[in-house]
Amino acid sequence: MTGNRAGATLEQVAAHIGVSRQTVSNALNAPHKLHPDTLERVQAAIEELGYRPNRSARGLRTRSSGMIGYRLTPRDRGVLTPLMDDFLHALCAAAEARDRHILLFTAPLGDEGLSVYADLLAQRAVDAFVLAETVVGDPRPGWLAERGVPFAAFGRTWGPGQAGAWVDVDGAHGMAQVVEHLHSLGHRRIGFLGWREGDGVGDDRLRGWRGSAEGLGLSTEDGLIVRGANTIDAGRSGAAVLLNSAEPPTALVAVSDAVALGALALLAERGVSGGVAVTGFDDSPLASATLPGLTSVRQPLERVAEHILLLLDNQSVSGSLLRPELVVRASSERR
Amino acid sequence: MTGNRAGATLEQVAAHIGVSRQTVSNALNAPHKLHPDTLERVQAAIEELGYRPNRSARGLRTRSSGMIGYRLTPRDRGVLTPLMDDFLHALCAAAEARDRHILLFTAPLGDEGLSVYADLLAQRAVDAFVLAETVVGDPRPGWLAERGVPFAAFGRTWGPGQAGAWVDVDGAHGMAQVVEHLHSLGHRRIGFLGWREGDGVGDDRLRGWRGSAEGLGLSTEDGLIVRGANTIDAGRSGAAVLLNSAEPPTALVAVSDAVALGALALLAERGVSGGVAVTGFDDSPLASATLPGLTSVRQPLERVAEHILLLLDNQSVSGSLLRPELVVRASSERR
DNA sequence: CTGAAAGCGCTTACAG
DNA sequence: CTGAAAGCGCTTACAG
Repeated sequence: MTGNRAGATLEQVAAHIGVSRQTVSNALNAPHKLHPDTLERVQAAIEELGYRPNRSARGLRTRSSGMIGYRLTPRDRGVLTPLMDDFLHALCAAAEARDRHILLFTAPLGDEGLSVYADLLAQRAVDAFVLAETVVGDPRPGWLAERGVPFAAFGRTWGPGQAGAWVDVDGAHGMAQVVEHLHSLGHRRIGFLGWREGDGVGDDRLRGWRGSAEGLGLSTEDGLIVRGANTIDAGRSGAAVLLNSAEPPTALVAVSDAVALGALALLAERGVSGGVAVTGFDDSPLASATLPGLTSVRQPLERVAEHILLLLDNQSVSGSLLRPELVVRASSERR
Repeated sequence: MTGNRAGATLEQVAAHIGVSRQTVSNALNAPHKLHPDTLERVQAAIEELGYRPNRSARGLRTRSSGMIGYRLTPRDRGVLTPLMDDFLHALCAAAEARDRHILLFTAPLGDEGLSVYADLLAQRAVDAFVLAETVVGDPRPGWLAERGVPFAAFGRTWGPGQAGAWVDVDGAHGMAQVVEHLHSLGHRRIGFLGWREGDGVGDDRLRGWRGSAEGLGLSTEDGLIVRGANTIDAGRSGAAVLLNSAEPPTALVAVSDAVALGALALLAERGVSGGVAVTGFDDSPLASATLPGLTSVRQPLERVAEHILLLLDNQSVSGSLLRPELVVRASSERR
């Protein structure tokens, strides 16, 4: 951290202690090849001069940039996905732990977007990609796999024959934890506020609710299910439908925090907050900001990011399904 | 976009049409130096071979990486700042328009974080930095300016003698638009739900409310102001304080969307939604997701990002203050 | 264990 | 307007 912007070069470090450039390079890349005394001298010189290998030079020589490409998803107004924010942070930290960095880019969805990936590759600006928010029919996994480009996806593509490595969170298991939690509190009629059919993540969570409810001998009849958009409004109106039914549930399991927030709002308006339990999913900032605090399911984003980096280096594992964690707050407790 | 991962080199393009490497390089970097016919031939070859200059090679030679460093802020749980998400997207797009990319990194706040900046610079991994969410006493602007590192900040540092270029949104002007809007709808007693004193942004917005209210002859007495955290809860309890006062306001101006949401929730609970106007600030996804839609002030993030990129290349401008835009929705309309 | 050499793919003065 | 040359800073076989 000397003031010089230019920065020392490997050559200068070598000259400083009278060894060859090769020796300094070895100290960095193959320390076992050096005599311990020499290694120590070199390391001291590196420290003293604040030397750091030039990324471009190293990249040119090794044919790798040390960069991992990540497409930033444009946010639709009105859609709440604070989760990807946290994931990006976790991914960034995981990359840094391996002396790599995230290169951000934007690209259209679908086939048109592929030229951006091709361009980044042609420039050798990135070594690999991390895919997030893959959709059904996403062309990217196949396209990258064909070209032998290392990549890993956060989220299964839910299509047949998925190409490439993925890491995902076991939404069904998360929902099962929620249902068991509510059951243990005495709830015997549990409604589900879901997304519209066709979303892999949403359908997986619904499966989890249904499977565990059935396993506990609870009803999963159609009248207990309302589906809609991933908005606060949809949660509010969905909750109204369930609570106005002939045999209303005593607990509302929402597919996401946004939907759960709508249900909480409705209960607050009706002044029946105390009677009906509500749960969300994702443990977004919203979950702990609201009153009562929202019981939710936390995605293990740090572990997801770690696994993704692992898969990038080791393409022999095809996928990992990680278990999320139930976070209990006041919204699920009967009062 | 031929299938070859290796990618063509400048040399191969040159050989393909029998010119020297220099000619191809000129076609890219100084096209005016070439005969139009030659230029066309080279461009055709570049297109045909899908040639893109190798970033590492170019970076090594030009001593610039084409990368702009951006520190990802770790999110505290319970704090809603969807805005930075959108800013990052705008920044990424603006960088791409200039054939540059964003390199993400994490770093601790304060002086300890500076070594991360030093490291990135020593590796020549980035050419410049974009600073966001600068805080009072932030060491980064001074540190970077001292070293002659190009940078620009989103947000004034609010301290004396700010180093380096900045772009910011005129929060006071945004608030003035809000107050004038409410005044034109007939409101004569307008409360303010703010953040605690000491936050540059929050204080600026309060100034805007006060200044325009006074200009319109409205009261700005202390009893019309409640300050607290940037949470939904704080908005809820703050709204309760104002509405329970002896002379309650007919409109609540919140310093942020999160705070406004709390106010809306309280009104919904009390069943008086129709009587009291509420406004937010930032026009976050929350603003349009809620019912009634939240009148808010939209930060011109695309223009902020454009200006920041401009300042990076032209350090002769010290700052730009951009005007935000009022977005009127149902929450501010008397019914 | 250490040192001299080649070369990654580009850009940019410099001659012609 | 075009071409041969040097060199950016590194890594990695290859001799010694």
